[in-house]
Amino acid sequence: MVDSREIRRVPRFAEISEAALERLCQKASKRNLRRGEAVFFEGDPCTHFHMVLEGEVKIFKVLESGREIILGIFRAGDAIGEVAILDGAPYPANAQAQAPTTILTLPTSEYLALLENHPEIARSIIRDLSLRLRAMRVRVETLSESGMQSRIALLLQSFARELGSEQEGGLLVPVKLSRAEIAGMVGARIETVIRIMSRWQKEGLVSSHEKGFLIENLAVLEGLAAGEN
Amino acid sequence: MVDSREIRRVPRFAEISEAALERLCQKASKRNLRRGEAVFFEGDPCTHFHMVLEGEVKIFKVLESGREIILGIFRAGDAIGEVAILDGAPYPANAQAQAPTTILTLPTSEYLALLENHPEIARSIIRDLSLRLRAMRVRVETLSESGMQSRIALLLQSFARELGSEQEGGLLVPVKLSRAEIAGMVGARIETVIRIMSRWQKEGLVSSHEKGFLIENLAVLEGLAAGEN
DNA sequence: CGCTGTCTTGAACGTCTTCAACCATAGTGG
DNA sequence: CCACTATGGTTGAAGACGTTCAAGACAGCG
Repeated sequence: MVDSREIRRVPRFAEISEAALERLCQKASKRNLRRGEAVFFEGDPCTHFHMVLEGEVKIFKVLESGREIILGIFRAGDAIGEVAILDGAPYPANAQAQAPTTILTLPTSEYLALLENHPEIARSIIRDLSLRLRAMRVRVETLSESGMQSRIALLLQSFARELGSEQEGGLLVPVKLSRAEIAGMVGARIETVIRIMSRWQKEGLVSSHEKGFLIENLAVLEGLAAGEN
Repeated sequence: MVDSREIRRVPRFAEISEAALERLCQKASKRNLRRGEAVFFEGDPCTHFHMVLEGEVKIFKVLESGREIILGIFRAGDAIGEVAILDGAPYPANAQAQAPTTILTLPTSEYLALLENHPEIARSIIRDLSLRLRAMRVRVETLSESGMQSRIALLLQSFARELGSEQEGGLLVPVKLSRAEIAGMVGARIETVIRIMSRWQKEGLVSSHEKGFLIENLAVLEGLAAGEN
């Protein structure tokens, strides 16, 4: 049982009928996770629809080679594991809370029924999938760059564009990422990320803070992103 | 003016009403392209919906660094540039025929109207987007692998899974790819791809033919894909 | 025939990885 | 309170690997 106003705030369900909303409130539930707790694991059958209400969820995968890659980080308003529901496959990756997180869950059957009866939800799904596809394209571009400097610069740039806010001293990006996580996103080893980023720090390009990054010299960073050495 | 049977064969339009089909036939047209001809360019406003009826279309991008990356190769039944229509943005990449190709085109307005009036088309779009998202995820996994051997092996594997057919002597993959194109897909230089693949050829692992590849020793290739050196 | 595009090979170089060690901090249990 | 453990960050040195540049082979095609 979930409060109806809370559900209305989710873009996906903003426009459904009162009756459907009522039913949703009864069928849905909330789940609170501590940092590090798993939402689901790769290979699990997907029995529920999940949507992040608050916090951060990391979707990642451990390749056969042992390398851990991060496929994405999802925040409030993002659905996770949705594709798996749509095509009935098991989850292709793991999901884990990165911070204290609350998640809305809904049985798969309810989700599919809702989708069946409310064509307008399909539009919302299409919009989301389009956005994710774009994000993945950017990711592929990042990973295709040969120099690690470029890759990391491109990654920071994409976060900056999405979530950055002007601040005295530079562009503040409120994304808490460990060096290991950055490594997982750009396809590098931790040490490489550390070396590059501490050089940047020394050069006054980017500095790391408790809750994110401060890009102090965007112009130079963009130069690095474009492949200038 | 396009033949209605031809349109019915497109999964996207398989279930629309007779009336809508009739209108579609009038509004749609076909375009024949020779190898190398462009379908559209990055940055173009997207005025038409495009679907590949026959042939192969390469979607690629030239990064600021000068590196050319291939985002995907699309075949009969695949829509291209669809996301750009849905979110009204200009094309994010270039599209070029890789072989003699015929494409079905439909004005954007017609496409959107059709989508508006036929909710079932949305399901088809969602299915396609899901598939593409999965393909992109595989791509990201490939690019995240550190060794070039693994990356190329993973690429071949994914093509093999999708299009491979058992043959005497191994698994035949009917995909014509130049070394440069493989390089563009795995984020490597041409020379690296050549060196690795000619080694494989010598070792009797994979051989290149006129119209594709023959994987002669799948087991070993899979080992390489998993990071064994 | 000469041209263009794709493929190929070699050698030098630079970068990233690898392995190993170390520091700081925070949380845990005796 | 301290030893113990875990986690995240850091640094150095050695070597592997991919890139880069340069050159040439080969085929198809005007």
